[in-house]
Amino acid sequence: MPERPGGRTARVRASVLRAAGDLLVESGFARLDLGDLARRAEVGKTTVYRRWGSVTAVVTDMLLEMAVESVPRADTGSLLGDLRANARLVVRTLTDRRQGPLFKAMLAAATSDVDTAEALKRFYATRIAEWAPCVTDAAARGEVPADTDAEEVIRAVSAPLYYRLVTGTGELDDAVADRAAEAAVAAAKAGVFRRGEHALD
Amino acid sequence: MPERPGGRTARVRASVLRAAGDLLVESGFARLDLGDLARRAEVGKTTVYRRWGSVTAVVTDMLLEMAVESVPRADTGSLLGDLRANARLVVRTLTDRRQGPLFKAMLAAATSDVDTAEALKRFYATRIAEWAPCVTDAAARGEVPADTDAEEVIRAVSAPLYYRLVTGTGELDDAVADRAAEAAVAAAKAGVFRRGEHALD
DNA sequence: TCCTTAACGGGACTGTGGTGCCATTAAGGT
DNA sequence: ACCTTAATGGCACCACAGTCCCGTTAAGGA
Repeated sequence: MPERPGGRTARVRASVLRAAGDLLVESGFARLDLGDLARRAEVGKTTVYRRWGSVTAVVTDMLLEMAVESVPRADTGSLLGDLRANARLVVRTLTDRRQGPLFKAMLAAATSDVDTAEALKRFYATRIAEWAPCVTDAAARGEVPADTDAEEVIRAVSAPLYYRLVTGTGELDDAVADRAAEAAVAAAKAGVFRRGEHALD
Repeated sequence: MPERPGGRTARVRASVLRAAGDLLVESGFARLDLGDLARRAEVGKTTVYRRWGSVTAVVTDMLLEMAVESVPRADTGSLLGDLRANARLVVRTLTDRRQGPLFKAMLAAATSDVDTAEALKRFYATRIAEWAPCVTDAAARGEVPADTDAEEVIRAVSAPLYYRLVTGTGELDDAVADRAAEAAVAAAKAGVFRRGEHALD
């Protein structure tokens, strides 16, 4: 029983995912209709319902697609420089005319579907792991304690930005990005993100 | 033309909002059907559609209801103590069997409806303002710079917790809460959250 | 090149989420 | 106590998202 993911099938998938992105940006997650999606992608309605079957499944597939393409981490020579680059990248992504609504849709989809939630978790785990070396390098340079939890630091940079995105409180610009990076560095240097038990000063 | 929000109307609203909470906890935001909601609340389907008209509108009304009841801030005598209390409260809320799914539903609803987003923003703005005095008091005690942005510090405490909630990366327990509080304090003491322009060290 | 069959597409169908209509109930003022 | 009318509830109705069926297309192996 031969598999056949090539040619037409791949073309259909690409067309549907691209159209889904367009519709999510235009109308948002809640108003995304699979009938519209099929028409927009110039693909049979039956095909969309058979291969994906639900809006969340389409979003999940988009996430798997996005997880493939990796974003190279920065290497400015200082932890603050690297994290600032990371924070600005995140802000640029979340405020991007196209990617912003896309990320919001994905977060929304993940709250109501376990498969999407799992895909989202993997996506972020991957992204975080890609940037963690910034912190381990900084630890090697002696900028932060050697037993600093690198991934925890990366999460600390993104956290204030996503908090603003989902709660709507506060702006989302480069100034906020810089502050997020500075806060993460200050906390890391103070030893807040050291692994395991440690006394508080 | 007399208004009449009392008696039966209020009873219907209370019944619907309570039922909505139950259904959101049981089935989640995406599967909430207004027909089911009406039956569960023992209220006419027409009434639900006339007064609210959409799932997001019901969620928005729940948010307005929740915004009324205020949560008293802590006053332990130290900034770290206060923020730790705040962080643990947030974690307890987000991991609560009932409130957790409720908050997820509200965040999801806010991404697809501007009215809900506005209500959510007001809700958090209120909560943040209630806890801001912890920081201004600490500034008065000299724990942090006098020109520290109090609300920014409070946001910094919640941010890592909400980041975990929406991305699914990492645990959500008291240890994380404590680290969030410690990180915010460390950054605040380092002057990261001072208002206006300031040089980086 | 040919053959098998996985995958797609069109069109008819249906279950149900959402609306319109109107009689009934009960706030709230006098 | 009575009257006005805002608000509710039941029922019939409708539009359309999602399913089914079946003929058609084109991967991919021999």
